[in-house]
Amino acid sequence: MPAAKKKPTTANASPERRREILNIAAEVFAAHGYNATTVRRIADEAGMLAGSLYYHFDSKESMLDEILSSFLTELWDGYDAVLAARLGPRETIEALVTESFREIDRHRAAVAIYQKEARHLTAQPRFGYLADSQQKFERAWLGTLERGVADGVFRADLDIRLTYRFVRDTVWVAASWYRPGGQHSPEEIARQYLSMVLDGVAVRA
Amino acid sequence: MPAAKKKPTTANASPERRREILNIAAEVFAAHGYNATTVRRIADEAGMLAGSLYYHFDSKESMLDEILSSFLTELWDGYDAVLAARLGPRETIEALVTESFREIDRHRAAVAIYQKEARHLTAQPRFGYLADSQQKFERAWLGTLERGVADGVFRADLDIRLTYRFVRDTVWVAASWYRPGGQHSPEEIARQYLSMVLDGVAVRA
Amino acid sequence: MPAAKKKPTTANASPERRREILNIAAEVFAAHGYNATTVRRIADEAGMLAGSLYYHFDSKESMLDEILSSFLTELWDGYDAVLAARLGPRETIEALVTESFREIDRHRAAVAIYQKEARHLTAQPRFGYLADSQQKFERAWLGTLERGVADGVFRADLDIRLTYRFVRDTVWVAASWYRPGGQHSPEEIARQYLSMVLDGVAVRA
Amino acid sequence: MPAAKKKPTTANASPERRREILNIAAEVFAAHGYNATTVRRIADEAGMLAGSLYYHFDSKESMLDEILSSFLTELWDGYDAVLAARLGPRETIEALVTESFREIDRHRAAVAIYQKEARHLTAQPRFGYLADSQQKFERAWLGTLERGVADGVFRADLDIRLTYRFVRDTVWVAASWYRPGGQHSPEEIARQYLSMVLDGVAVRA
DNA sequence: GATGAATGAGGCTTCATTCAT
DNA sequence: TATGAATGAAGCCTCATTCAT
Repeated sequence: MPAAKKKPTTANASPERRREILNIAAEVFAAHGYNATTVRRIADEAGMLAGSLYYHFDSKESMLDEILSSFLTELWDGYDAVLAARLGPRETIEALVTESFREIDRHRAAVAIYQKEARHLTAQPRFGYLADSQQKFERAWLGTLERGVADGVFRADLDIRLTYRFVRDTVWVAASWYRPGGQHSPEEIARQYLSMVLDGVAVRA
Repeated sequence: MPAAKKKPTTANASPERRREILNIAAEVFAAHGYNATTVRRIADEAGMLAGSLYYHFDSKESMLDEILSSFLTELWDGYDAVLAARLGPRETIEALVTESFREIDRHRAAVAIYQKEARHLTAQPRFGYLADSQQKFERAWLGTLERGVADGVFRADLDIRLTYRFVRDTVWVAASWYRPGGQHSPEEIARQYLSMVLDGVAVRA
Repeated sequence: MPAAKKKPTTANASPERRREILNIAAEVFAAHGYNATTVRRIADEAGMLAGSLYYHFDSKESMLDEILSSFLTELWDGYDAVLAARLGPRETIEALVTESFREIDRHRAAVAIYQKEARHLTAQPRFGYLADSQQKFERAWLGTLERGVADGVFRADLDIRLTYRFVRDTVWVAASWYRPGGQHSPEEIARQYLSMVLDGVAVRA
Repeated sequence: MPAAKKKPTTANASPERRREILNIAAEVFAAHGYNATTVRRIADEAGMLAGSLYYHFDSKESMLDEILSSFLTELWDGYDAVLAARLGPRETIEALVTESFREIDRHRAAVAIYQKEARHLTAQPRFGYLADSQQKFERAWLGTLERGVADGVFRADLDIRLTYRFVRDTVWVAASWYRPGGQHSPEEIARQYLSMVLDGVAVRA
């Protein structure tokens, strides 16, 4: 039986080990940047030799790919659930922000990598899904904000795209300083952020 | 200022050409990341060969150094002027934010580089001034916020460090999407940002 | 036969499986070249993992060795029988050519490998028998040709070594395009080749 | 002046040095095979470090490419001249064979490489021109042979494709043993080969 | 007999940098 | 001021091979 000639991608290696290594890689990518991270550094931290990584993965890039795509998959699971609930605009924003901080809590490294690398990765076909996600992301947030303006719950005197960027960045940059297990839970951080974003930091006259 | 640790050769090159090249380098660093940028790419874009850059600069790192340090110098010129004015906390915040957007307008590339690379550069002695600046920065903003809370103009129910990070990040990430010459002037952007940060995006009940 | 220089493990594997694998290996070596062939490719094609080959063989090189040496053994069985018959020079040449095409028919892959790799293998002690065979080969053919010239059945006006190379190459390169089971049997091809070599392709005046 | 952004391919390095290196590379490829040849080996023989080769060439493969394509270019210059002369079939064959030996004399290494590597290179798009050349080659030779059979100057009782392969291989394998500067000039070797191919090695009855 | 996971050597390539001209 | 040619270190990746299970 000539073995069905299926390309034996490295994908069939034990999933646990893969995950372990990916977590390590994500941590190092996040700390030092993708380009500045050597494959040997990852291997060192995983307790193996650089070449051995290639038993589990096709390339350094494919590790990055898997880190980012599996993060985005989970992110959209969460977002889609929120959007499917068809809440009011304010409640949707609240739920999205909360969900975002939860994702930052669970995928801190992936989010940090995403922040730093997404822009130039988008150019490569392999990472085309980043652009897709970004577009979907924009539609979800911008749409909700527009709905809120129409409903009179969000201010109409602001440039809506500016508001979108403000809210978006405000949430995601948090990954650059957030440390899981710190004094604030993701939900608590979300609450405070929402309070600032929605009501401002100034005391009302 | 510790005197000439490198060959003085690089000093007598015409300052204009240096600036030109630095601007080009900053643009490329910002677009592709410092590590991913080759010295050859910079040279190409400057219309010379890679080796020729070394007539003007000691090293790739020294270009980065000069880009970041000259940006920070200008930034602190602006900030120090604001702080010296001893305005009230709200007015100080407003002035700092406005000044920040002006810097983003003038040094977009440098700011973007700073965002992406500061964290790991801080570890190197050569870039120690980044940490110094960051500390000074934190004192200025955090102090102003604390003063504002004490004066009753800023909300007291928020974690003050969270607020600090919120305001700080919110402003600076703008460099990632800001394009000079767009439809909003830096001052206009500052006004809208301040409006969101201070009063929130929600319509008041 | 110098006794067991390697682990005897590889000896007790079933001879049929060995043969199967060797045939596969020979096919791949012939198609892509020895160096360009990975042990994993062979294993894939044999429906096993690369490491598993080492139950059957000591090394990639030992596969090559076995392929070539068993081919040469069979070749010399045939040639020796021909030479032992002590035919006239023309009949000897005819018999050798015919025998050669039969070997090409049965060991196409091995012959192709031999063509491509013999030259540099000869340098390695392990493949010393290649040089021996080559020498023996030359003596047999060149001797027969010389005998033919002496007997007046082959032309005397040609450089005899050139003639030797001409006849030799002419036969063996056929392995590069010959496909067993094609429209011509090895004997038929031999007949036509002999006709060309002995009588030329031009119509006689 | 932003330097016209022409991709500065490595092709602009001084042509003499390139040729020198290519000749060395061809020699090594021919002796050890393309795959078995390390880039370092080539560099060693050229008196430089491996990395330095990349100032002159894009890759190891591009050296191979340039070696083969420039050989084929010259070959076709010669062949086309012969074919353009519209000689009779026998004279055309004689001229082609003579031209071939001249090419072997001048491009021995390239021819040897071609012999060994052409088959698997043809699969790669980059080397598509090998297949083109092969086809053109076949048309030229086969066509001439067919014309000769029709004109009654070549034997009609032979399988014409077999004859084609016989003549073709017979000539080109010579590259495997030919050494320029030996006792026979290319023209002399051509004369003897033609004599054997056309009239056979047997003495006429 | 075979798998899964690794080793370790070595290969190709990139790139910051140097230096004579 | 800049070029052309090179250096040398380091990076990613491949692959034959090993070995416990």
